[in-house]
Amino acid sequence: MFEPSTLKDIAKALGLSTSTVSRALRDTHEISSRTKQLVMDYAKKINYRPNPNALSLKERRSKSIGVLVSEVANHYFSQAINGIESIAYDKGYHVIITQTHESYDREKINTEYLSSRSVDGLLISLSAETDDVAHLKYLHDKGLPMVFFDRVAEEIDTHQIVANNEKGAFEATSHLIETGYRKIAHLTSSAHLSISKERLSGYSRALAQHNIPINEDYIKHCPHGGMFHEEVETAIQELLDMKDKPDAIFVAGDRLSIGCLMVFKKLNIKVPEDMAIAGFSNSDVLDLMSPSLTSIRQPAFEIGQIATEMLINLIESRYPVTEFEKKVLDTSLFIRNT
Amino acid sequence: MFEPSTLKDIAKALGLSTSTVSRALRDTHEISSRTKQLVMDYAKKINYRPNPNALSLKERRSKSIGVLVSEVANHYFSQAINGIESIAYDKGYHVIITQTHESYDREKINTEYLSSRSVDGLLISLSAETDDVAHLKYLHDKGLPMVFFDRVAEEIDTHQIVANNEKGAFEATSHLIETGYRKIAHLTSSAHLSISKERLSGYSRALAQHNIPINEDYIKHCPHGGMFHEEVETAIQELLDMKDKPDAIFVAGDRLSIGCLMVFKKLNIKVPEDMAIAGFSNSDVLDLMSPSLTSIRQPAFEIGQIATEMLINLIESRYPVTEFEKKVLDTSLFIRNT
DNA sequence: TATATTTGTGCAATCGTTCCCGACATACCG
DNA sequence: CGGTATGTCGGGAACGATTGCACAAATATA
Repeated sequence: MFEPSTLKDIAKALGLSTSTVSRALRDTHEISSRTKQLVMDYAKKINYRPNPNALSLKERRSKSIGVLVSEVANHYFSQAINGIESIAYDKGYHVIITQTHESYDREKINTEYLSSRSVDGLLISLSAETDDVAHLKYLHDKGLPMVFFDRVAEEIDTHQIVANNEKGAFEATSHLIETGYRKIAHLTSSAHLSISKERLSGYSRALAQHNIPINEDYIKHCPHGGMFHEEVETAIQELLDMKDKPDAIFVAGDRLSIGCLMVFKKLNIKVPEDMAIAGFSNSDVLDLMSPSLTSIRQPAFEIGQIATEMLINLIESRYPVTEFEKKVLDTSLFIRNT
Repeated sequence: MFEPSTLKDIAKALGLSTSTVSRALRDTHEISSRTKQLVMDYAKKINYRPNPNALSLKERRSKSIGVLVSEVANHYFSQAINGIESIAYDKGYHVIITQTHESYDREKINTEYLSSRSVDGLLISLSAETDDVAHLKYLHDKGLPMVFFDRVAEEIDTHQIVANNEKGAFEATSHLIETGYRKIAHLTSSAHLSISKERLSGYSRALAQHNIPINEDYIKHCPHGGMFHEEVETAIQELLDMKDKPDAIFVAGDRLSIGCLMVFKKLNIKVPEDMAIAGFSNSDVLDLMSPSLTSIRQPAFEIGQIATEMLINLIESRYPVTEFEKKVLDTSLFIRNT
């Protein structure tokens, strides 16, 4: 039905050969300016676009990069995606976004998919469930460029770009302590995730610095990153059922903050009177909460931009890159009503 | 660097021709089961994937569909995208998501991009700024299948799938009236958008049914759909500056609701004491607001699913389709704290 | 045994583009 | 006037996969 025009069409119409037309459009020096003009005018007239599939086949690259995130509804990721697109479009790359919904299986399927779509590189933030990165290591070993952001895999030797999770967690926890809370719980994502480890470490350091012993029972992991409402509800319930129950929670992510607030609302627990909250979040909507919760904001847009620049550098590098960089960006703490 | 294996590689390794290998993998009856097994085993071993560019070039289709939405951070759209992907993946199609950020220029650029990427079809929700759909009509006339959802273009004769905006708006406005409000303003997106018209119509009908005269000054349009904070702020300020200022607002969208609440928070206006709000929203986060606002929820996931089914039917139809359908799905009203 | 039929495989064209190579002109120099 | 530059252009192979056609070998039929 929909037949775009080709070089051959132009060549036939103008009585030239396809090679001449191709060269004219690429502005090669060996074509007379008269012919060039002729071809270019006609191409513009019929709105000629080179077939990207033919190009990809010939050039052996697709000028597109694949993105693996947990979900676009998460404001951290939607902002990161905006950063990714801003750079990618500039450099002539297309962006293919896939969502894992924190599922390891989906991550594998999406990885398969993207590599079969012959993307030139991958931007990856691991899913909460992912513990084994063999599927990515395989592709990396075969030479597919990839850059990790946010949730990184240490086993794979490549660029990483993350927020300073340890420091952000430290600041948020310190803030809770300085506001007067002592019994601070920590609700976080699955234990093997890099961000979970780093945030837990910042939380622990803040407690230690104030000589507050760490209560292991105060630390609750959600293996699916809060994608299942029950896991959040169970974790919160367990905290509330403790005889020495916490008076504040440091929450490690957006999805978890929302889940947490939902549970509190359901149980009619008031924030911050009954339970104070501070947490990682890039959602402007959460700021509307009254009283708003103190939040650590990550430079998501910038992280997306830098990751994309690094990836495109890898892709376009003429020789294999062996020196990799780990870039850490500072977070900012927004203190609200606490 | 990254060289995927090809049919030729398999053929060479097994001492066969590429055609035999191709046929063996496609499980044609004219290949001996012994050869088939041999080829399939080896293909699996080296993890062979057919080159999608070569396939697209040959088949003259890419098995991918393009999506045009305003932004993925909007929960309505992220849910719709989940619906789209659920169907598309099932039927072997890939989804390329592009964001317009409510900008007409970006919509044009993205449309260009998608058509040049030779997608097999388009799923479109118009941007707030878009008044002229010539760029889409051009492609539609050339035979590119497209389906509109949410914000539709009446000028283009194809399938449409939308929520019952008129009824939803009627119910929300009626609810405000029945709760006791009489001076109900309406904050909405740009005037030419289909959803704006329909929601305005429902709003008007509710007022008329309760014999409340329509005050044109109560109706505020945001030409950029609330993407610029100032347009929302100005609109709200104008409402507040009126001598007979409204006591309630019916808001036509998610982004606008958020913008609206931000302005109220800044001006220290309490909801619903100083100003009641009811509006279209698919955000679960807004539900956390205390007191929550009454919201009209659209079946976004389902809308995405149906739109995708319709599009794939168009794409795979053997003969040109001339009969088009307009599907209207009911919204649901969530009454909260008012 | 000779011919017809089935079965298994290879050749080559095709999709749209780029690019190496060679074919012409025209121009210039000795 | 013969030979070398130079400037323009066309022919054809290649990228990876599919597929109609041809053709060989194996089997069935007369």
